[in-house]
Amino acid sequence: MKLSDAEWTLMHVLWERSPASARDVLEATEAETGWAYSTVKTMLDRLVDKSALRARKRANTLLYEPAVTRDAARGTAVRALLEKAFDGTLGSLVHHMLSEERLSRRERARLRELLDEHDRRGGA
Amino acid sequence: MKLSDAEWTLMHVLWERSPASARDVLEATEAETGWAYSTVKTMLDRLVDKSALRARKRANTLLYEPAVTRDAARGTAVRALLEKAFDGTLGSLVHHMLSEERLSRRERARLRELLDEHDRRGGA
DNA sequence: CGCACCCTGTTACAGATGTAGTAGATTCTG
DNA sequence: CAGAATCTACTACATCTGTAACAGGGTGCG
Repeated sequence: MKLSDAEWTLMHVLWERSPASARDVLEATEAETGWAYSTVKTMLDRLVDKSALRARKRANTLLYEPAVTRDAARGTAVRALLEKAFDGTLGSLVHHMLSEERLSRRERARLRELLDEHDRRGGA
Repeated sequence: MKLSDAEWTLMHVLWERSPASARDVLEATEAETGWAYSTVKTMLDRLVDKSALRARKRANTLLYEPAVTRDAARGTAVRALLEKAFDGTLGSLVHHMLSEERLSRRERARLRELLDEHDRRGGA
């Protein structure tokens, strides 16, 4: 379930509002990408081949909708990044973010809040 | 400075010990990948084209060494992930990790330590 | 009903990636 | 020195990705 850069753009549209036709998706991405209708159509069909989307025919038009959740796709992407660029552990990514990505004090505070929340609602 | 999956494998070798010849790199990756010598050579040369590596000729052999640091490459990869799969902010990635990636209580504690440490050594 | 329009499905093509063979230059070794 | 072992440089080829044109079928408006 590896998605390419352009494919992520389309998936985000479908995660926001689905089912949607190729034209719907085109309209949602046109300003940002300038893609031709056929470009969008090709990519949508490739996503169906990959089973990232499902398509249903409604009259003569295909309506697309996600076959995977955004969180699942994100999880796959994060784990792929960990494998190729880090040592496979989330810890090393977190460490990198803290030492290299310059989280602001505000972001650190927010992170702590999230941690506290997760501690409260259990979880091993 | 976008690196492909296979390229990351080679870069990790060079970050560990450089300069190194194509054969050195082959030997370091052979067990894990089963690549042919010429495969490694091709990829190393492509990395030089991309300016991810530099090569110096020593006698009749090219010795390769990183032209970018591991942290810089990781930073590029993390930011690319944020752009394509998240909303561009580190916060949303952190949020994802906390809610989806099942950090253990132990990992959460470790993260808090890192946060405290970063608060202490300044940083906005 | 006919025409304009939209949709699908097919085909195309260049660049990146994964993977590797081969020719010719160079160097070690006996 | 001659042969073996190495190296580099070039070439090759399938697949994936980004991008799109085009042909032919369905459909709604006048």
